[in-house]
Amino acid sequence: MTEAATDTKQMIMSAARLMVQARGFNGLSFRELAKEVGVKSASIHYHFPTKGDLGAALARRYTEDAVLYFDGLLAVSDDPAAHIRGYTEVFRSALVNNNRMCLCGIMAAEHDDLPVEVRAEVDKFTKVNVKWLVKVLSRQQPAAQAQAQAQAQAQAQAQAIERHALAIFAAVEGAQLVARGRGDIAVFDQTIEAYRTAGLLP
Amino acid sequence: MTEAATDTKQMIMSAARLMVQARGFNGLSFRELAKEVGVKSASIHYHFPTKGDLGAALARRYTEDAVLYFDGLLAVSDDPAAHIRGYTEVFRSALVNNNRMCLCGIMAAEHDDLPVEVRAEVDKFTKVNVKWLVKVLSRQQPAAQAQAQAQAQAQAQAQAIERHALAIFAAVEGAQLVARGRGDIAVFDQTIEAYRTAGLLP
DNA sequence: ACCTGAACACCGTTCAAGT
DNA sequence: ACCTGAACACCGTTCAAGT
Repeated sequence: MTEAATDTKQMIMSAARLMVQARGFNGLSFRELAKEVGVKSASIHYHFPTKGDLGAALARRYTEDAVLYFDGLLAVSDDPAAHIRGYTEVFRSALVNNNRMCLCGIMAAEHDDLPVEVRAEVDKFTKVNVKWLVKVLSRQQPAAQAQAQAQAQAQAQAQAIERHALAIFAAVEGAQLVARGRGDIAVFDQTIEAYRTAGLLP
Repeated sequence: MTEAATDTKQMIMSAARLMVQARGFNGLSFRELAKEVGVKSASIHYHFPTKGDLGAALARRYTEDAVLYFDGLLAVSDDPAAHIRGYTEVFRSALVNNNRMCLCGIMAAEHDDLPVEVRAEVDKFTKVNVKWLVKVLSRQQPAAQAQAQAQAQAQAQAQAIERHALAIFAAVEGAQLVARGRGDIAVFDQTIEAYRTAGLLP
């Protein structure tokens, strides 16, 4: 039976994710984590040899879950405004969950102090977000119209969309960071609304 | 002579600020800091009894310097667009300085893991930024026009400006966070430009 | 007034030892 | 296969002792 073992590993990951979302990667303690799970800290190392291994595993799963959710949004609606509402909802729900942050958002702040394998996974999360936002923004532009454009113009358009996508991701992460500091979910909502009013969000 | 003593204290603060901007408050080590300054770690405690005292002192001075710089911008020009260019330049220059972050931006991510006295100073930085941005945005609106408005309308306008200011602060912090992750100053510039294009920045 | 060595309880990590 | 106690070099902090 590998069931109990798998359960322990899952329990470690669940507890660790919450701890990192609250206090950052540097704020995560193996001894404290072990106490929460009900094992000794040396046992954590059996499942995750180093703290970097654990951090990378957390970020990888977090990104996988995000991809599933994001793709689900695209399948359920054709409205870019609805897509973006679903998008910002992920970041909102982290705050609702005891004022926590996006796992990769908080780790991004620790970027230069992160083990390389964790940093690589955090960077992948950014890439996945931007890629999905590009898809959403591209749908706004009728495909036929884009194809009718001259090639140079189409490339300039693609670059503008890429930058717009990155700007949305950055702005939403920033909104979460500031709202978390205020400890007020209304600040997040108002900031997102201000982005919409300005025209940054569709 | 308190000169040598003052020098040591200043050297500690300078070195510590750079370390925190690069690796966060949790990533700051008294022993490493002491080595950099050329004293023993116990000596750091003479000038700053706890790590929280040092962190709070760093954030306080950082905010004071920011206020001086921001007010200088207002004195030198009447153009809100120029004010905002000067504003984003502070965050840009941190990135130029070895891919560092705004001291309070990186500490904001560690918010819930910060000693209370540090957290208080970090929150003050946000307040100072928003207050200044409100001033800049309010200047766009001719004062006479604002006074001519009905009181209820003027209040709604003030609230909209407050939220706009918070949105700008959040977006700029987010731009820095994401650009820092990419290790590319061009990402910061393009994101700020995308904010401007969208109409978030004047 | 300023600095230090030594001790304390913490941390991630390793490893021989247990089941 | 999974867990553990004990040891290691780190960490912030304290304090008696030095100048």
